[in-house]
Amino acid sequence: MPQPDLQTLSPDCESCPIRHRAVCARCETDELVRLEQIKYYRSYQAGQTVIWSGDRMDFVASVVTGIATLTQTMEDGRRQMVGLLLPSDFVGRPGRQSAAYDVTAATDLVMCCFRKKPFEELMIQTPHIAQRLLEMTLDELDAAREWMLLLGRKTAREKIASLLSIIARRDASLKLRSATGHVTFDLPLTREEMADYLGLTLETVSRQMSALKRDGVIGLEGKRHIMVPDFDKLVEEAGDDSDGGFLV
Amino acid sequence: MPQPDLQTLSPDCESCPIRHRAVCARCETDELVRLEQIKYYRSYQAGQTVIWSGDRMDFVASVVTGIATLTQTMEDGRRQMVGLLLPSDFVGRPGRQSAAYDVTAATDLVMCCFRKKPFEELMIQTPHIAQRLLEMTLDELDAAREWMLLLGRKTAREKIASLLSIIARRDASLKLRSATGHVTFDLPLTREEMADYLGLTLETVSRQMSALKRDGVIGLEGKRHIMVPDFDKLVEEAGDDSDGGFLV
DNA sequence: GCATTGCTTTGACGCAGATCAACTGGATTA
DNA sequence: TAATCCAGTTGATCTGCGTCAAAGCAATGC
Repeated sequence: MPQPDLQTLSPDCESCPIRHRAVCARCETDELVRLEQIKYYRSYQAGQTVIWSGDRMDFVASVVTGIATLTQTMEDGRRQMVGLLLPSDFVGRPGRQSAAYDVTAATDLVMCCFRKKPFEELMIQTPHIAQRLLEMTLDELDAAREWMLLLGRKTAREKIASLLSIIARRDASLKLRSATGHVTFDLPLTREEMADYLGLTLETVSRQMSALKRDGVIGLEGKRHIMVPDFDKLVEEAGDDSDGGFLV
Repeated sequence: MPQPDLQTLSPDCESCPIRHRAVCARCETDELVRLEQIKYYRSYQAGQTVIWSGDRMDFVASVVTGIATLTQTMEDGRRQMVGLLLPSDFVGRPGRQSAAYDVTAATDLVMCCFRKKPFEELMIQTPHIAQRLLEMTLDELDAAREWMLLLGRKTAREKIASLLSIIARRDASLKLRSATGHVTFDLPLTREEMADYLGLTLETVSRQMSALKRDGVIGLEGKRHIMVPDFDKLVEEAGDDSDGGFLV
């Protein structure tokens, strides 16, 4: 079982890839030093469970690389993803002792963890951390509400198109368009995970993916690699209030 | 057009009904004085729009009495409620200049408003406000995620039962059970608003309400007054992981 | 090479909830 | 006393998505 290589990650916050987007974004150098004292890295393989809902959770963490999911499960097994955690996103709630959701590594994952107690103390002393956490939480709340519109009112096709454009948009801010101007990316989720995200069954996801391909909205290469010839077309299929994004 | 009587509300924070649950909950007396300087009350009648999505919003506010809703609308008119604001809940986002959602008074409504600029300045100087706001935002995020499970995975009947138990539970923390031990409350929402909340049509809401009545899970007196003979039964119908609540 | 395993696709069919439409009952107005 | 209005109810019908079932396909192991 190969583990993501922790050695390639410098323990030095200043050179951390999420230095300017995570909870620590606003910290001054001296504040970073204190964070550095209570932090440690953990890595997980794709598919591994980071924590189970209800379990004791004595750390909070930032996603450094990879993608994690937050899911809720009903007694009879119905599952709904309630959060998709990308690099720099924060996991855990200060002041709460047990996890409220299942956290799972969707891809290989590295997290920067802080022991909860010291983190909470540090948060009281360092407004920069609390300020940034508030900002991030408000962003997450906005995302959750957009997602509610998707779950409550969009058709299966719109749901798929929405998910694809969200992932494409995010990737675009990291990677870039191909030379041809096409948007291109890899799906980090299985069909089942997509279904859990979208409140659908995996069969419906598969059918709608095929339909979007048939209609030329997307191209598929293998199961996971997506090409988008006309991004505006995809956004239109998503049924969103046009504009929406900041894809340059 | 009768307006809720602003005069009955003392401008004195210390005697405010939401003093210990709103953003100001943790404030010391001297901090309250500063808040008092930038606050003003506004009232709205049931049905009135507080603010439209996209509009400039130069205040933030707490709900003092009544209920407000947050809704998102798609171009073709599909609507989804994304937030239900009860007394002490906070509206608006510091650092954002335009409203992200339509805010509507579901009942007659009184809000305690703060001009945004001074509030933001005060927030920087008074960690107690930011701390409380973070806590409240995290609670809202949890509520949004529970709602996502409802929207994505629950049946119409479960959705209705969930909504009723949420309202009953909240009312129970304010009012109390009737002498007979039955839970009793008034619906603050129309069938259409319930539908917007639950991602259903109003016809389906109506049918499921009738079904729950027929099956003895709830009693209806008029359209809005609900009696719950067996609260556990209602919770069971909601499909929630049993426990869930703190109804004493 | 062949079997196994995990993920995905596709087909046939059924049903929960949407849609369209008629109607009820209480409140308000004339 | 009726006329209008509005929220809600109920019925008939339609349909998008779920369910159940069978294959396809790439990766892995023997």
